[in-house]
Amino acid sequence: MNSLLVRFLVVFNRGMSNADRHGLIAKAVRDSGGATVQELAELTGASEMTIRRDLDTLAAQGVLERVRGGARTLLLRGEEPPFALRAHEAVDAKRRIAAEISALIADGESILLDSGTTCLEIARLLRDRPVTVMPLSLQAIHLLGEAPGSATLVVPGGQPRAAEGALTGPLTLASLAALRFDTAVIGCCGLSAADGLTAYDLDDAAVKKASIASARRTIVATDGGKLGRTAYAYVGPSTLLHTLVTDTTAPADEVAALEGAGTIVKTA
Amino acid sequence: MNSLLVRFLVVFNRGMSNADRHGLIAKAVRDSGGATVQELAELTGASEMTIRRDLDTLAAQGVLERVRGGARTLLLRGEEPPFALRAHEAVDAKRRIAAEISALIADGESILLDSGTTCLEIARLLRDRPVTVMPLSLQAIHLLGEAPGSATLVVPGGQPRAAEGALTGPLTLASLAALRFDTAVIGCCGLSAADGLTAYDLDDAAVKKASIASARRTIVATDGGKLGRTAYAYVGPSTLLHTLVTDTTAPADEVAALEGAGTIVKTA
DNA sequence: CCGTAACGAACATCTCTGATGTTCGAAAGT
DNA sequence: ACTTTCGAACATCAGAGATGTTCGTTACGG
Repeated sequence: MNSLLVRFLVVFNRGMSNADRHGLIAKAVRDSGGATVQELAELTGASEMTIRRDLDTLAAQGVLERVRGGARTLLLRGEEPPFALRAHEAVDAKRRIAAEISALIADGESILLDSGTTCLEIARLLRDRPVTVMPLSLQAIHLLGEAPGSATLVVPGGQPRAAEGALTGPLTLASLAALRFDTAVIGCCGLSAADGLTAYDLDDAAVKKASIASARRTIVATDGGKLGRTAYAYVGPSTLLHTLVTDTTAPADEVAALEGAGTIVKTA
Repeated sequence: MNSLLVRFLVVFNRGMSNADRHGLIAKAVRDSGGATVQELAELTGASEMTIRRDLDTLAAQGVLERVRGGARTLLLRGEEPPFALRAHEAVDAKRRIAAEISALIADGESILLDSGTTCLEIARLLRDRPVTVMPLSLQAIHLLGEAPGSATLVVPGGQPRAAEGALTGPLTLASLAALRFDTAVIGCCGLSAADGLTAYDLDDAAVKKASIASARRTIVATDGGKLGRTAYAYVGPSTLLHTLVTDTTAPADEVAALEGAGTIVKTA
C-alpha cells in the first residue's frame, strides 16, 4: 500500500539523513522478517556498500540480525522490541505525551522517572526546570547529568538492563525504599482496567511497584497501543494510578473503563 | 620562561585546535589571575571575537569567570581546581598510571572505581575486560554504559557533585555498605605518610572512607604532585592502602616513607 | 548626559570530519 | 571450481563547526 510512498522517496531523497534510512531499513526488515542487501539498496536508493554499513550499525545496536546477503528481524513472537528499535517509532506522540506530563508537574517537586523512551523525552523537558529528578535509566541520567540545567539530579543505584539502561536489582529497590517523591512518572508495557499495570520483565515490574509505593502521586505515560494490552509481569491494579497520559490512538472503551476505576485520563 | 614557546606557537599555530587554545587561555588566566580579551587575542593569535566565544565557553564550563573586557580566575586560594580545568593537564601521566593499574587487576574481579580524571582513564581500559565495575562518577558511568563492552556495570546511588559528577551522599554510602569488592581504586587530592590520605571535600572523603572499607584491597592512583601534600578532609592513614601507583615526578623521600609504612609503590 | 570601549548578533568563509560510492582482492557458500 | 558476498582502501562530497568581519547595541566612565 505504501509502496507508492516508497517510490516517491526513492526518487526525491537525495537529502535523506542516514537516520531516516536506518528507520526505513529497520521497518522493512521488521515488516517482512528479513531483506537482502539488494532489496534494501533499491528501496532506499543507496549503494549496496552503504546498506552493508548500515546493517552492521543496526546489528551492533541490536535492531536486527546480520546474515549473509542481508538481514533478519530479531523479533520472533511476543518479545519486547529492542530499545534501539522502539526509539525510532512514534516520536511525535511521545513528545506530546511528555509535554502534557511536564505541564502536570509543578516547580519544586521531587520526581521519580521510570525507564523507557517516553520518560526519556520527559527528562529532556525537565532538565531546565527547578525540580529534583531521580531517573531509573542510564540514558536519562546521561541527559540530566551532562549539561547541568536547573534540575537537581539524584542517581539511584542498580544494574543496567539491556540497551535501554533501565536500572534494576536490589540496589535500585534500596534506593527507592530510602526516599519519598512527590510524583512518580511510570512507563508501562501493558495497561488495562481488568489486568492492571504490567511489564515485560520481572525485575522491571519490581522496580515499578516500589516506585509507585515511594511516591505520593503516580502518573502513567503510555501510547495508546499499550492500553488494553497485558504483558508478562504484574505490577499492580490500575487503582494505584492517579493520572494516565496517552495519545489519541487509545481505545475508547479501555479509557472509559480506567476512568470508571478512578484514574484521570488525559489525551495529548 | 616558556614565553619563547608561546612566541613559536603564535607564529606557527594555524593548525591549532580550539582545545589547545582553550588550554592556553585557561593557563594564562590562572597564572596571572586574569587577562583581557586583547591580551589573549595577541597571545593565541586568534581574533577578539573568537576569544570572546572561548571565554563564554570556558565560563560555562566553570573554568574561569567572565568579566567585562576579559576574564578572571575562579581559584581564590587553596580551592580544588575545577574538573574541566584539571582534565586538560597531564593526560600522558594519567594514561600510564591507568595502564599500570589495569595490569594489577585480574579478569573476573569486582572493582570499585573512585571519581577523578585518572580513574576515568582506568574506566576506559576496563571497559573491554571481563570484570564487574562500580564507578563513583557520572562520567565513568557514561563511559561504561554507552558502548557495552565486556565489563559488567553496577551503578551506585548518590547525588552528583560539581562538574565532575562525583557521586556522594547517603545513597552512595548505602550502596557501598551493601556490597563488597575485590579491589577499590581510589584517587586522592593529597597523600603523605604523615597525614595519610586526604580529600578536598568532606562528602568525598566519607565516600572514599566507605570505599576502602568495602574492598579487600585498595589501590591508590595519583600523580606525583599529590604526594606529600595534605588536603582538607581526612580519609584515613596510609596503612590502609595496599598499593600506590604514581608517576616519575613523585618525591623520593615521600615514596620511601610510604614504602616504609607498608605500601607497595609502583611508578608508571 | 555623552563618548568610548566592549559586546554580541548576523553573515561570509573556511576547514575538517563523517558519509557515500567505487574498485578490487579475499572469503564464504554452492 | 564458480559465483556471490564481503570488506578494506581510496576518492569524493556535503554538512557541521570554527573563525573572522561588520555593524548596531549596550555598558561603563567621565
